[in-house]
Amino acid sequence: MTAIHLQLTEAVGNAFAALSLSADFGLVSRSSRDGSAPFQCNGCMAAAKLAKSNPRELAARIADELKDHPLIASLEIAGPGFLNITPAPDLLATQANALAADARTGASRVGDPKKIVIDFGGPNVAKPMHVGHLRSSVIGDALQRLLRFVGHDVVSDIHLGDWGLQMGQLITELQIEQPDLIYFDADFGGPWPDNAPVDIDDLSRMYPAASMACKSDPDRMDIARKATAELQAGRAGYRALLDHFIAVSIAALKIDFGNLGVHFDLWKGEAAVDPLIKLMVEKFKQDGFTEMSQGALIIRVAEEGDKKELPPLILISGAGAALYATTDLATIQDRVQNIDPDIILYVVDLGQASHFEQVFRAAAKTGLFAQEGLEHIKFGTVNGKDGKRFRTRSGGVMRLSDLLGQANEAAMARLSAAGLASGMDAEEKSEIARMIGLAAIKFADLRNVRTTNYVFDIERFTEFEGKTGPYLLYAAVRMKSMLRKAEAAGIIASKIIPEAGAEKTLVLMLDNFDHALKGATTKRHPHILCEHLYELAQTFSKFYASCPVLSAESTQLQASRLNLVQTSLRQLETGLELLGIETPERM
RNA sequence: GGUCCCAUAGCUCAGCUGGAUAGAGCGUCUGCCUUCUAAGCAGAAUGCCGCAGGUUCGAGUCCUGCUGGGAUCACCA
Repeated sequence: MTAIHLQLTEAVGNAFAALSLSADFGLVSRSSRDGSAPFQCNGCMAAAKLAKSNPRELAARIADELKDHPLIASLEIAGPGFLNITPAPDLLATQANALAADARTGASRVGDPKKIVIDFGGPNVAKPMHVGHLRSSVIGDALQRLLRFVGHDVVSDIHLGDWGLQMGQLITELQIEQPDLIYFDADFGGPWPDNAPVDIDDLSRMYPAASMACKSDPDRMDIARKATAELQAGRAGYRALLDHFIAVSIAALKIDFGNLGVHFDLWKGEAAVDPLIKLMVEKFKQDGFTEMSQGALIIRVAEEGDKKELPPLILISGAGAALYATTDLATIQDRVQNIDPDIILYVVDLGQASHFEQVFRAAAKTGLFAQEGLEHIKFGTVNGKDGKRFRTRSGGVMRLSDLLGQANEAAMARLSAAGLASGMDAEEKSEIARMIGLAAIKFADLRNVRTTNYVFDIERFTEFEGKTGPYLLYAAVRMKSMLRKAEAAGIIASKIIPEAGAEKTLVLMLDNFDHALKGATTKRHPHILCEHLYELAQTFSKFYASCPVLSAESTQLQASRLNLVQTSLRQLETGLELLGIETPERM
């Protein structure tokens, strides 16, 4: 099926073409004004400018072309040359029933599916998850769901941070705490113990300690650097320790991400591509892409015509270690070999824009991957209420589980205060509170344009009024409740006949789903879908308030409205699912 | 200092290829629960779209300069 605005675009485009003008001028969109016709076309002004003619005259000629068009009930010319278009009444009805009959409620699939790797989450081993990871996870998860839904072949990868200096820091921290462990015996060759010498609590305590110690003590930092280089050179005891660290971290992360409802196809990390690095670097050397500079092996990525001076990418540090950019390049190679994607998306904060610029250019220069296929899906920094960048303070670590717990509590309190979940047993109530809390957090995050900075404010996360996740859930739950009652009353949904204003508006809103999905997926901007779902819920609430369903005056009207409710619910639930938000049966 | 991003209602934010009277939510004010869940609905007030120029029939949107805030500028990730 094709959305009404696209059908109209074709019709108006043909009218332009009939006058030997580009059909592109025929673009029809939702009207920007209330009270006038629901659709408008602004192409006459642009076309007239190009043809050096009068826009109103052109508009009149277009209107003449479309005079008896079956899709168009009326067409008015306004202002300098706007076309205000009212679609034929039966078009609205036809569309309503097509949406109702479509399992995807109007959502189309892309014509050219791509294989897309999406790299997000990116938590570090031992380093606790903070709000930045939450943002990457929530946005990345929404994008993977969206891109899959419109037909792309998507592979998601958590891309664990498990290979850098932090590992050397951790290893040396453990050595200071427990110097007698067998892992530190350079002469011992294995086999290594099966059980990890540390648990997740040890790791989350040790990392900040090690990090601080290295910051204040250059000697301590040198030891950590050396350990990092040794680890990467293949020291068996260190590698065995690293494997323990990774396993312990992944076990904990799986619980965290499970609670968030975020899924990854791959749980690979930087360490996984270590075996590729040596050969890759060798090849880069042979092909003449590298050079030595100040003791480090680099790839120059600056290009002529650059406005900014882009520093070279450092492949191997002076201490002989692979760095962030090195593993990123090796990861691209790994993905090409194992997945062969068309596109790789990196959902990472915008502070790393120049890092990705370097990596993308190096990848293109060395022939690893075409630059057009590499996209940095950047998002704003997470700020505190003071507007400054949110940083984990030395003691106060922001744990994901704490955040979810707070949202959960707020949801529970709100349920009780509103008397909404009365009559439910404790188990159901807490399950509902969990869904509401998660919806609050995810929607609060996703509804912002991802590139702007984001104020982390727990109050705002758990606000349940207005443009929020819980409002959307509430709308969905009211629909579900109505459907249950209709079923009990034996009312069967049937042909939709949009009559009342609220009904027509609702149909038009439902018909806009596909447009929102296209915007959200092609721009990688989930907030466009958020906006649509909020408008849908709002439009439905107006319909709900003004159009009784179960007590409508005729069976025909009951059946028509019930069908509208069913279709609205299906679209709302589909959309929420694409955002990673679950809908309860009642609340 | 160089480069990039941001600046819209008291607060948090939308604003799609440049289009008509710049929109939501929160907060404030007024109504609406014996009727499908009031976390809702109906209505009201609220703006030198940071400042100054430019491009044009038309600029919140594009260009230049300025102010203010943020990010980043080779061996952390």
